[in-house]
Amino acid sequence: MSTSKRRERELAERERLIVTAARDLAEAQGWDAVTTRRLAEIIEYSQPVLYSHFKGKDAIMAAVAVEGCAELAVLLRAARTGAADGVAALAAVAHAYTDFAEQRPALYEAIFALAVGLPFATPAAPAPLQEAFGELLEVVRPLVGDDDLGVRTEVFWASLHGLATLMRDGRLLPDGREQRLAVLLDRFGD
Amino acid sequence: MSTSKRRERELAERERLIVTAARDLAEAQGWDAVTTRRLAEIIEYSQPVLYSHFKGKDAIMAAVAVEGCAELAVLLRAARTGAADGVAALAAVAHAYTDFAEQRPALYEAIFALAVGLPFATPAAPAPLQEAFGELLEVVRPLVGDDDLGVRTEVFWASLHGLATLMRDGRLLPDGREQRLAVLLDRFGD
DNA sequence: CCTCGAAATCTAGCGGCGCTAGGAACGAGA
DNA sequence: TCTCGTTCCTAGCGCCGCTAGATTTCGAGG
Repeated sequence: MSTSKRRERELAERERLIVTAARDLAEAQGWDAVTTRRLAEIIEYSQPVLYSHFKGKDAIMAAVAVEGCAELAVLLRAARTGAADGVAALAAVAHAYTDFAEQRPALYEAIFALAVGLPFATPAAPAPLQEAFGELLEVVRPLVGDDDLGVRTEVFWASLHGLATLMRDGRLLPDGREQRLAVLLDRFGD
Repeated sequence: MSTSKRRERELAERERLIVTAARDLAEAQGWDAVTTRRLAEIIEYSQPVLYSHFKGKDAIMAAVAVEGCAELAVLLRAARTGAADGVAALAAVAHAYTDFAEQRPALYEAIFALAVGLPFATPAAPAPLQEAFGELLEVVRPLVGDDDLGVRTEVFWASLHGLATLMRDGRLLPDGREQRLAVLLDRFGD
């Protein structure tokens, strides 16, 4: 009776262990270093155990992505609500977004580059993804009104995403970070 | 004497064959389907022959990327020089860029997502990359002057890149393409 | 307390990957 | 014709994601 409860708890615990291990390993050595064999070794179980929790490696990465997205949403919300006015909020959110991408590159990659299977721009998208996008919507709304809101937010997001990825891959000059953000905010500041 | 010339020609031919095979296979079935074994089969040589032409699979992908970038540069130049004025040129280049990303997704991916080893924002970058970026510079220059030119161009490019990649991965609403470009051009149109 | 059956877990292995060592086949020059 | 360097292939290494089938574990019923 209560033993099954305990087992349930243990299973959930182990599942968290898997996700955390994948995330830590990815942050430390990149996603290429995240293999099912290494994950199995870290959690001290054999490889097939992973497959009783997740359908495959992609599902593990998706779980990391969703978890990371929830954290991103929190950061964005804090940036937005802590700002004095609409323009300041936009700047704060932009900085928070690019900081996140820079400081947790593997996490960012999991969310927005890998994990292509995740449903995104649909109602079926996991809640954390919708929350993160919702933060962007809310920071753009005061500057735009409700008419072009969706489109304007998508473009603003795309610009941030482009800056983050090109920067990460060394495609942009290493020193222009602040200037680029300033230009972007100037463009989208009303 | 002349036999060595012939061999040289044959080698160059085979190298082109490899790059073309990789490119075609990637466009047809995605980069995951491009394996050294399959490439060897297509060119009708054994696997190790590939390694006498390229240091590894990454180098083959980089060759595809450079080739694709040259084509992108041509398209961008045509778009830019065929436009009536500066704003029209910006619009034409933006459309050409996103069209390229949409119609040749594997090629675009090779240039801007994979092939991380390619030097980019340095003088050591391959000529085609500099040409493509140069086209962006030239289309932004008339609207900005020479002061913020570099930064403005990087941000414009990042926005296009963000739109292209988020769109490709299904992260944006499928129908808003034109509207998004219109918003972006409105933002960067002066 | 013992047995039994189901659930949990492991061992072993499949096919495929990028890449490379070592030997066979070939062709040019003596 | 023989030699020797180049070219190319066969075979295989260590790794990958994933899975089938044997084995162990452990609570439930007698």
